[in-house]
Amino acid sequence: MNKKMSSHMNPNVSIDCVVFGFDGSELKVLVLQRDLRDNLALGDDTLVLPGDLILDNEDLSEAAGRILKAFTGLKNIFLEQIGAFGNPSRLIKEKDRLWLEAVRKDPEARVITIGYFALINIKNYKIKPAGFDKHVMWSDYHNVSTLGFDHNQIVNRAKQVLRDKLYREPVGFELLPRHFSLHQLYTLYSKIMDEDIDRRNFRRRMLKTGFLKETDEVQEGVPHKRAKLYTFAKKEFDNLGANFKFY
Amino acid sequence: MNKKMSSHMNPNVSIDCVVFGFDGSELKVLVLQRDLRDNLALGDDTLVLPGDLILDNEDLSEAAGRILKAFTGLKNIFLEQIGAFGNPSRLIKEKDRLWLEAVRKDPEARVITIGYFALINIKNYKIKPAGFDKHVMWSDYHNVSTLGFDHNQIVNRAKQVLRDKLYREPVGFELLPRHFSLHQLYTLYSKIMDEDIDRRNFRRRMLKTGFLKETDEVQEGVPHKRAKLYTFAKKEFDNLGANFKFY
DNA sequence: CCAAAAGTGTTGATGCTACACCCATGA
DNA sequence: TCATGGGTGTAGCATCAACACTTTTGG
Repeated sequence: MNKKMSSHMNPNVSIDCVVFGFDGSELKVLVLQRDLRDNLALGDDTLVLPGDLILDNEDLSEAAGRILKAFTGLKNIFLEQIGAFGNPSRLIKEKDRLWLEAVRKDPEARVITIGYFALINIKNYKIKPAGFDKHVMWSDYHNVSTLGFDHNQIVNRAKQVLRDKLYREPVGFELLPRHFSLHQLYTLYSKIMDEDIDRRNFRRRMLKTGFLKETDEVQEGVPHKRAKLYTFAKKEFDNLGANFKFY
Repeated sequence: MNKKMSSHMNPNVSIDCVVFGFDGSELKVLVLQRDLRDNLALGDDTLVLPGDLILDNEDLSEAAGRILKAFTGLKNIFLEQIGAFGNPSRLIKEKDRLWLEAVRKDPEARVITIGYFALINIKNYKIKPAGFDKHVMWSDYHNVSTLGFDHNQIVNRAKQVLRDKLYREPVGFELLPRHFSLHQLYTLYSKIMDEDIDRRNFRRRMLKTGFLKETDEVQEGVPHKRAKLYTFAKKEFDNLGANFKFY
């Protein structure tokens, strides 16, 4: 992250990660405060996505995993590429330039960034970003803060990709705890799609897929009827080729 | 393309284009013979996708357009990014290394490539690659030749993206002449999807979209009943927001 | 007893699939 | 006259959207 460690970094290619998190009722996007991460005192309170230049010997997805590990402490989580962002003017904003000059070995370099999106459930894991915890935070999914560089554009593409995938691949379960209620699943779909879905029809369709297995657990301590908890039958799903639609 | 011209090239980022073409009955992929393109005599008959390093001041899609123009003479054609390919070992094959050493200013550099796919109709345009015409050729869509670098992987991703888009966006028309018969459209869909589609149902669905306008032309010189020709109502489509499915 | 979510079925409309025959043309 | 694709309709089936009330629990 600082000049000393940059020796094997490729000056022209970076990775930025859009991390979506769900806490059971709200969808969030992980952002961090730039200057504090690097212990600078630029008076720069700009928020950005977690990202870094790639190392010259690592694969793109490997680099994305490394970055995610560094900022969240998590590994082995869902991660997928959403494309390259290479507008030549993506780095020219004043604050962005100051930051680059302070941090990068070659601050003038043209940088193309490869976007990734990741999915985690906030409850299951505890985010422990090594040393920076106060400066890593969740931004509201439907109202993401203004970010540095072209990072809002990257977030928008990630949202688009997430929406497109939701009904064709079982990505939703990555955002939920292993055992979840149909209500949580419903809330998640509604938030991602940003539209009202009929609750009963949703429930029927989901159960009809055959990939939700009842557990013998129920919700505890809720001031209303306890919901059965389900789990996603990942193995069964993987065995059936993915000619499948989640709706 | 040669060392003299590389002064403003970024050594770490390239573009490769998968150009799909349709001649009314067959789907093709554009490939070229590597050594001849650069007038080398390496005894290298490897086929590759059209591609090049990017210039440091150009946008990614601009670079893709430049490359396409150079190899086909065409501009303003459908072009869309399919993602970044950055496996660190994507350049290590023996023949690929020899070629890089002969052509690149910095042949050892780690190169990440951004894949694009393009759609053209072979009949409407005449491909006139400046100077290299004999070495630019069409490879069969369902049986693409073995290519250098990781280009077969890029082609496979492009095919996947094309299939995914075909029913949600009106990309098919990019591959057809402005006036086309329903039979051509049908053939095209069948080839891209690689499956049998019911001819009557296909016809009905397409017409029901309301975006196919009858022209007053018919086929000429065919040994059977002449088909009406249709045209895609692009303006009408663009005016309706793209909440639309082409099936 | 109140608030909040859980759970549960039916009906009408729409859309999809499957399927076969005659027509026009050029060779 | 033959080969080739052009053009046409329907019936049964499956799927989807729309819709409201009772139950359980904690506070």
